[in-house]
Amino acid sequence: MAKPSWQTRRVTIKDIAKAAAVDPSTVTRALQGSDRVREATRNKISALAADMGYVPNMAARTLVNRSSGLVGVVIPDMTNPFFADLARGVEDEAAKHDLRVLISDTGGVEAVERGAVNLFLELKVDGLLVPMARCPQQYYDDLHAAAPIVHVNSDDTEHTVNCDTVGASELIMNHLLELGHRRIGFVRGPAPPGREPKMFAYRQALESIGAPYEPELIFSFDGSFDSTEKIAAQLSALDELPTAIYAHNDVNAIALIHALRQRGIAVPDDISVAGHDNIQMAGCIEPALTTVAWPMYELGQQSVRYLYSLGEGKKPQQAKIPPPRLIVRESTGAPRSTRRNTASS
Amino acid sequence: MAKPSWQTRRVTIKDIAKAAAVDPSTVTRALQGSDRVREATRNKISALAADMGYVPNMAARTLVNRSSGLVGVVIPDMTNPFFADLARGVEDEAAKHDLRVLISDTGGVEAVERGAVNLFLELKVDGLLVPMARCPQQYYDDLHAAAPIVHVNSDDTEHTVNCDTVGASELIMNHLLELGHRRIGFVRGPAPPGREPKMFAYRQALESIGAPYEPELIFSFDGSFDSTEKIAAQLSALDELPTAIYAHNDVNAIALIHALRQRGIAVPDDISVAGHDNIQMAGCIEPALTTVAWPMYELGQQSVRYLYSLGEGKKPQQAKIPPPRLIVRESTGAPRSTRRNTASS
DNA sequence: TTGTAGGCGTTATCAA
DNA sequence: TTGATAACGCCTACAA
Repeated sequence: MAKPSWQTRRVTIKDIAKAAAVDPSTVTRALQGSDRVREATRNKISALAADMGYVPNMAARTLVNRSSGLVGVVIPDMTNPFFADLARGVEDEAAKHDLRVLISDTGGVEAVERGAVNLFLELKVDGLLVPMARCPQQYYDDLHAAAPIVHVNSDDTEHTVNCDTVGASELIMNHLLELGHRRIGFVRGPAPPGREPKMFAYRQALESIGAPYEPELIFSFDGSFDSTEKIAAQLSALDELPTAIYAHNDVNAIALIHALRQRGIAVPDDISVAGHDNIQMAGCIEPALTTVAWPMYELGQQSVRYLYSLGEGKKPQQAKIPPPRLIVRESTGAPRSTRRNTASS
Repeated sequence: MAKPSWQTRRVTIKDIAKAAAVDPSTVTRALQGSDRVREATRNKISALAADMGYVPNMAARTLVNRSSGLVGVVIPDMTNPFFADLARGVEDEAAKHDLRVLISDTGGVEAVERGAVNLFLELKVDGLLVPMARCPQQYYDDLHAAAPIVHVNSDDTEHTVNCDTVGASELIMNHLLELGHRRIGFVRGPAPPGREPKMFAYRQALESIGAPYEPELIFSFDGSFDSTEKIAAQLSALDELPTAIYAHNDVNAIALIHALRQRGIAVPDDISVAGHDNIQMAGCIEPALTTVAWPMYELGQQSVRYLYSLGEGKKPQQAKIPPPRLIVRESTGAPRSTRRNTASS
């Protein structure tokens, strides 16, 4: 057990009361800016509080208020700038509602996610945001009854704020199909079973053109650069390369392009690579990445609104989220065989 | 004032006590796994707690324990993967000490940083980590007396865990100098006045070769892509381009290389660009980025250790941090004029 | 092995 | 305009 305790004499409301020769309850009122306290008293108390370095004790306050004024965000991968956008949206919207935001990073590990959720529940957050949850839905179903949890990007749950996930993937797949690709690889990311909208769209797209589903063209990305490295290795070990790859996200795509280049495979000449998310780096690399823009910031905002109306007892209406947008850049082109017949940007 | 309250009947230790027909204090003991409670009782209580969906109230616990078991991390820019490494180091080390980690993102805005620090103080965190603080040192000096604050990368304070900041910049500058560069640009980042080790090393390096300090070769980066865009514009408006640029960090460098390319300026042919931090993307882009590796993960670990020994009342000894390493890749080369005389990698 | 009592810091509700 | 009081949920002596 940790028992670290800074050798500090914490100043409480009582200390201020003593110094000001008033009752603690008066200090409370003064500090809250209540008008039911003489101005002179209020000023004196504020000055004293500042002088003495008073810091409110949130624990005590939360205990009596039965609310912490906190919103927790469970981030699966801090390493991915994608989630920073979400966080910013959450923060901006939360500020409007006098809520403060706390973040916990799980590294995409299910057990850690559980821990983070638990921590926030113990903190009695007024709202808990879980984008791209790793835990199975069952886990959250049990919690939903008792806690203000809102998911982001989880079509299979009730309390969730979503963008059109399948639509986004269709954008990518159709783009690839239109370029003439027929044999397309797919990189799946970490997700609980049954929650893979990208995979769904991928398979549907293949079906739509009567192309076979080839399991060896399915790869797995766990968020780490190493895992991308592995994918490149698997790819280049294939008898025949697919002509295009739909990567799990931009981070994965960028690393993949690099890993392929190191193996002498050129993008998009030898193989097209499409990403997902449109992080800012995506436009900076060479070749610039074809991807789908995902309104993460807005999703962050909306999930706080959702949370808030939930707290007010209102039935939250499904928020308007801008649709995903296809961003065609340089990492995708026509496949080798049809290359000479098609203009590649 | 926000008053969102999920319509929840929160189960407390008392409820469990009632259900188990024991005293609340027994429940406490049972839940703590104390051996001073009959095993049968303990099991019954644990089962009950799980069934009833009991979630400990941290507020109450913190209040009585006078410690929250929390470590707060104030991140200046979640968008930069660099800080994710720090967070991971913190988390891993914190876990060893039974501490839980909470993160707050400030976007590099001083006022927001103040807010985040305040929030953590109110939460009565056992430790507060502030890497690359934006607030002036004075602000923290006042707090240090009362709160367990540890800085990361702030040479000018007492309670800080540092890498050799100046040394890292010297690595870059010497590399540039050795390549033959004499006219070098510098991108400064957001920092309180007086806390600019990179700038210090930059000027020293110039002095060492008797090169003049040219203010027009100093640019400012605020963390946003837009600001890098502006730098590129300023650069290309110059009568004569410097032959090299020492960018504030890798994010800045990567965006800068892109912005320059769009203006027809090639890296490293027309201008060399060096970064700082060695984020994973740095090796993925084209041209791969020359940079310094910065032991962020270790700094995270060490700052928690520092915090912990501080809490134990020990005088924390300055931790061993691996030195920064120069990573030479492709974004730097000999300057134009000397190009033909020098082998460029 | 279990129960009793008091208090952590703050606030809301009364009463003065 | 201010003071007294009880309560929030939990924990730690101490008593039984």
